[in-house]
Amino acid sequence: MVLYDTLTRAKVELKPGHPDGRFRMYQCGMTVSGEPHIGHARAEIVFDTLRRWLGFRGVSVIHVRNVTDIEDKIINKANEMGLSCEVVVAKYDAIRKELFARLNLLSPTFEPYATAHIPEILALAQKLLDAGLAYASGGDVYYRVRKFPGYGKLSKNTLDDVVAGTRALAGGAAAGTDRKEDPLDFDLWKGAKPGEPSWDSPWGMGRPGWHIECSAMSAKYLGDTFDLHCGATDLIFPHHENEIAQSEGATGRTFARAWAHCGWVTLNKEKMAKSVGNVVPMRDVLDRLPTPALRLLMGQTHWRSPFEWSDVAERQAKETLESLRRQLEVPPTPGTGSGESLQAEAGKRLAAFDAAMDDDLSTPRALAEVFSLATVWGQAKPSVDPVPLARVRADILARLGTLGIEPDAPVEVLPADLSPLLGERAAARKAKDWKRADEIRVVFKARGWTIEDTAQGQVARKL
RNA sequence: GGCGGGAUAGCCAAGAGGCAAGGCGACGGUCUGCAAAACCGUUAUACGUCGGUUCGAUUCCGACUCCCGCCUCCA
Repeated sequence: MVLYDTLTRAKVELKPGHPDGRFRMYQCGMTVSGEPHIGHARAEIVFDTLRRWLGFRGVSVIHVRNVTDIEDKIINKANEMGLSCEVVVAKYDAIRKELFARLNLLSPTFEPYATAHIPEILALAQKLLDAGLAYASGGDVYYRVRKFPGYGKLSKNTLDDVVAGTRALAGGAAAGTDRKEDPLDFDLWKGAKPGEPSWDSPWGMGRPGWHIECSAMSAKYLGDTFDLHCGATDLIFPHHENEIAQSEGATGRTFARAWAHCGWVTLNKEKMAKSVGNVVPMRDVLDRLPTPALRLLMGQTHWRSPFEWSDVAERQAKETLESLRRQLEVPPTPGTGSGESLQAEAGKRLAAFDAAMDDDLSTPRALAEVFSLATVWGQAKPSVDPVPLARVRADILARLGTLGIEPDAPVEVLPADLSPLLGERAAARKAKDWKRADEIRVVFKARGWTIEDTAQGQVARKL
């Protein structure tokens, strides 16, 4: 398949570069300092879908997604809550795990934590010091950005652009540069202030800078060079730019062969971010929207486009899922048709689905094929033999599965006090007492249930 | 200031130099006691504005307008 690469600004062929044939991807995960929001969900869903699609295409994937468990935000949060960093991390990491599971995400092959890799981080910092690319200063260790010739190649900024940008911003990165040789330099290791979590190092007690964990851990689990580095577009600069400087500076080799950056979620066109105060918590969405509907909704926007979140979109996704689910319901009375034309028609659309996914993970186009596949299947289902019908249905479901969408509805149990009314209504209908039958339907409606009269009798459904 | 993204129907959202996907909604039909679901049909002479290239552009080029983002923590 082909995927848009930020580094070359072009679609590139995605294939394993390692001789063992396994595709190596590293995804920047979360800092566990707060409740995840729907923006985090989007990034997770995008890269989970990519991974599933590669798997569907027969590619074995080594997927590494880190967890940042030491960082300024965590320290701030701990101070704010009057708790230790350990407790804060444990709390929000548990929440993250719970919600990620509800997103129907595949577990990464490795999920490394920064604090469990201090030796690797220290070794990398030392290597950069030895190479003259870093320097120690007052208990901190900084990266000497001007010594790395490729700096800016990912974000397409020149060093002077960055400096100009920094100056253009009031305050900005110019603050707290007294220990740096150059305001551009970033920290590999930060000396600890009293009371902060810290680890021993050749430069005194301290903790890792934000960027270095990714360089250290990706190298450990994937090697110096790997196939794809993923994250949201706000990580391009400075995070990923700094990772390149660290890793390529240390090894002299290509770091990631390709870079995938997904678009973010917006609310009223503005980026969803805690600082803007416009976050939609992941938990709230998961509580009111079935996971397949959420993933369907996300899939209907291309992974690199901004995703505009809205209540309306949520509602529509719910309807779309429900409709899809019902279209794909197995018919109660089997037909006898050979299903040849169904299979021929479905084959074309399945191929179109695959082609769309192969072309820069174009899930909106792929889903459009799923919808027409569902229609074609729905047309055939009254007349076609169950065997070809089931075969095509399985093909459709397998494709949906690559988007993490399992459309089968959870079984909802009818409240005990309502079920006798169902019997009463059946009797009323038999007696053609339509008034009573409709009354019961009203009672159900008030409780959030509908009654549908089908060829097989009454079916109660949760609204 | 540097870099980047966006503007397509009532709403959401694809797309590509040559009949403008799909979803939701709406409307009509088949079915139904009535509904629902399913199925059938209708629903953008038109893709921010102005120019240019072209036989032909919404799709390429230029200018412009508006919105948004990164450059400071961010998925």
